[in-house]
Amino acid sequence: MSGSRPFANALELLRGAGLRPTRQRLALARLLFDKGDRHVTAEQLHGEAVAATVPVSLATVYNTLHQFIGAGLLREVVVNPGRSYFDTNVSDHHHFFIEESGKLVDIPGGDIAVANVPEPPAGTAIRRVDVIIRVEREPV
Amino acid sequence: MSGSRPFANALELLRGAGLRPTRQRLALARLLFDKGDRHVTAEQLHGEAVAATVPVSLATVYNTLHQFIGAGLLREVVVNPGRSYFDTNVSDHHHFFIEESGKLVDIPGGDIAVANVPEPPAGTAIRRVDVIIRVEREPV
DNA sequence: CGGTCCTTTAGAACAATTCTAATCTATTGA
DNA sequence: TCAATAGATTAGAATTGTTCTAAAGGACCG
Repeated sequence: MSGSRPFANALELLRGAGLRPTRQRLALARLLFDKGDRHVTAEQLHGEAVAATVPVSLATVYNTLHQFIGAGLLREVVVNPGRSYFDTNVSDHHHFFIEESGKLVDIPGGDIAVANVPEPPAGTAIRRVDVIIRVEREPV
Repeated sequence: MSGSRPFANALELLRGAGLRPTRQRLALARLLFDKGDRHVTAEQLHGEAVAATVPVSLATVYNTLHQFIGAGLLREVVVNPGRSYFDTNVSDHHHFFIEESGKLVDIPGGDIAVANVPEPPAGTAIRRVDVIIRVEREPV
């Protein structure tokens, strides 16, 4: 067997999500999921696709990212106003955010514990708990 | 009455922050700090100022908000790409975020505990831990 | 008061994202 | 296999939130 990834190939993954396996979606899926856990911006991913000579517009990159989110294949991480990160790791986990470089680093879900979460406001239910640990270059 | 606020009036607060007490800054400080803890966007605050017939431009609202953050009077909360919230509560606490309405609700710092925070990446130090609990309208 | 430096301003510029309407393509079923 | 159709992609415009710019205004010190 081959690794823990549930979908060995992009085609199967798209089928499972009910998305037509177009050339663009296949290429984006491979870029996203073939190299382990990643945090990318739309611009970055578009750049990678273009570099790989896959003809794809930025609009399609955004469309695809949102469809992948809808299908549960991707998660959006909000750390900065005015820029979204897309995380290929959809398991329970949190993040370090390194402000200087704009980089995200995973914290495995088991490593961290959020205790005494109070009752959510009346009429609402918890959808997700996000923990962002903002770090800065250590002062010498 | 005096209440618990350390700065009874906007003038003193600005002086303490080393900011010239201009008409705009005084008015914005009052709008922000005279009604208890608030979460506002720049647009909202600008709207309130205009409604109160304080002549102030949106650029000045942004400038002022950032100066207040620099002075530790305000905190920025990032929950949504493309929109910043400014929180007048700078004590240790976290937030519920109600997605449908875009509203933030404070969770007092003592109520919640983040345990087993792992070592930050090499060369970095923790600046802040943000916990955002995203909630949605409860399915009936 | 006058000079200096800080503030404010309108509007332009900018960056990320979404929208639009036209074109293209995967799929389906004859 | 092919045509019809529903869905996908596209370039470029539009939108949104925020920052910048250069000029005019205001606070403060002497």
